[in-house]
Amino acid sequence: MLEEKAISQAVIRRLPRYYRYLGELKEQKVERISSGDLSKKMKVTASQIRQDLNNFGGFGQQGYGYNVESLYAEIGKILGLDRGHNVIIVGAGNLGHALSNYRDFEKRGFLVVGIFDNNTELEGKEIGSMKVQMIDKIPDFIRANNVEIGALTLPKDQAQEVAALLVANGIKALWNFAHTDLDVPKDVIVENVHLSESLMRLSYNLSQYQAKHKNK
Amino acid sequence: MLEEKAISQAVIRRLPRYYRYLGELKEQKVERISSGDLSKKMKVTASQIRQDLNNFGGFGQQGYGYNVESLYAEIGKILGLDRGHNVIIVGAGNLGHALSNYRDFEKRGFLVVGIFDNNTELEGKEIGSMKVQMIDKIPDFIRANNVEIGALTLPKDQAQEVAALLVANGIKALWNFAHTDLDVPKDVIVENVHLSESLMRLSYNLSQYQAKHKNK
DNA sequence: TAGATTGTTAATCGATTAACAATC
DNA sequence: TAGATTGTTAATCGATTAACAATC
Repeated sequence: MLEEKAISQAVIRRLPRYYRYLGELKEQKVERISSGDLSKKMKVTASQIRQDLNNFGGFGQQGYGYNVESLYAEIGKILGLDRGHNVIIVGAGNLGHALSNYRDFEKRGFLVVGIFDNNTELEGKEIGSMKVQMIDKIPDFIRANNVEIGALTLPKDQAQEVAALLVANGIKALWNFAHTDLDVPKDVIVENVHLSESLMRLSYNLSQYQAKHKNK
Repeated sequence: MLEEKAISQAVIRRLPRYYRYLGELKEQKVERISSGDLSKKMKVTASQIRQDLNNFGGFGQQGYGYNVESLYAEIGKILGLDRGHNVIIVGAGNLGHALSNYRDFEKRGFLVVGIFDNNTELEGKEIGSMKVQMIDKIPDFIRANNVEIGALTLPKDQAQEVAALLVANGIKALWNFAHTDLDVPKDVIVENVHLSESLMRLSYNLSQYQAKHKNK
């Protein structure tokens, strides 16, 4: 078997953004685009676009550029969006509720099939077309519904325990919204969304801006 | 005036995580910590920790390490968490609803003072202690309430227009949850939270993992 | 004092950009 | 064919890590 060289996370971070822009171009019926034109739209260098894409194959054609529709499809395949993924949400608070209703995710093949909590008061509560179930139902549910991804939208002191439960039952990817770093086996994928860290970066940049303008 | 050299965004991205770990140590009544011990906890190099912190000042002491409480306070100051920030949320859907109830933000000094939408059906609807207001009330509201930050939790086709409105009324920082890149003057801070891009990165890494294990 | 650990310089590594031959 | 634009190598830039003198 050929050993494929790993793609750097810097490249992977940019891929969804390419996908988004190509999707927009496709909607606008644009047939082809050069790395130069795309670079102007996206405010990155044309060189970076070509380098990034060539990690995965030569999708372009000299003198022509890239075919929008086929490049869009190719990146979708690379991102694993060409097939479905079943997701469960653990934590039926406001954020879990918001995620379970996010229609955009379905468009990309992510289907929320269950929502869980350990608060017995929420048991049976309807959220969209689902009912909140208790956490002890998770193991059977995962097996019965071919669940691949678990989204953790619960307080940080419960996150590690639930993560361990999900991993023990075969979940291979965690989308973690809890304000903590999960300790899981290294073959388990963890994608963190730490909203409070995002807000602190905003705060830092705002403070810098204000400090600079005070001195002027 | 001394020209301070800009700190790289790579460093700023890590600061909130240091802040989180130091907060935990502080809660555990840990008095001091060396870069070596912190590096083991956080799974980064001790060298990186010392380099990062020294961008802002010499907070440590040779032979001793760093005082947890004072370093925590210093990083808080750097991040601008030592004072309040008033926030409005534009978009009263599920996500706006979730953010407006996020108690963690208040702890850091971010106070949600208003929530807006352009759907007249939502006008006056109670969300926490607030009532949803129409978007045309925003200009007066910003001035009356000293609002610094706007969170955009609305569909992508409305985001640019609302961003322009906020900027025209003096908002200097946008926390953008819409799936689009905002075009604003360069002195306006934009912090993006693109959830669908996060999910795609998860999907990519999961696909890679599955492809690798299929071949074995 | 001796030991520990910082702050900081130097070395390494990796990512981005520039350049251009290949080629459609 | 001539012009455009890629794919890819080489050069540059910046970020991370290593090393160690300074010092508490």
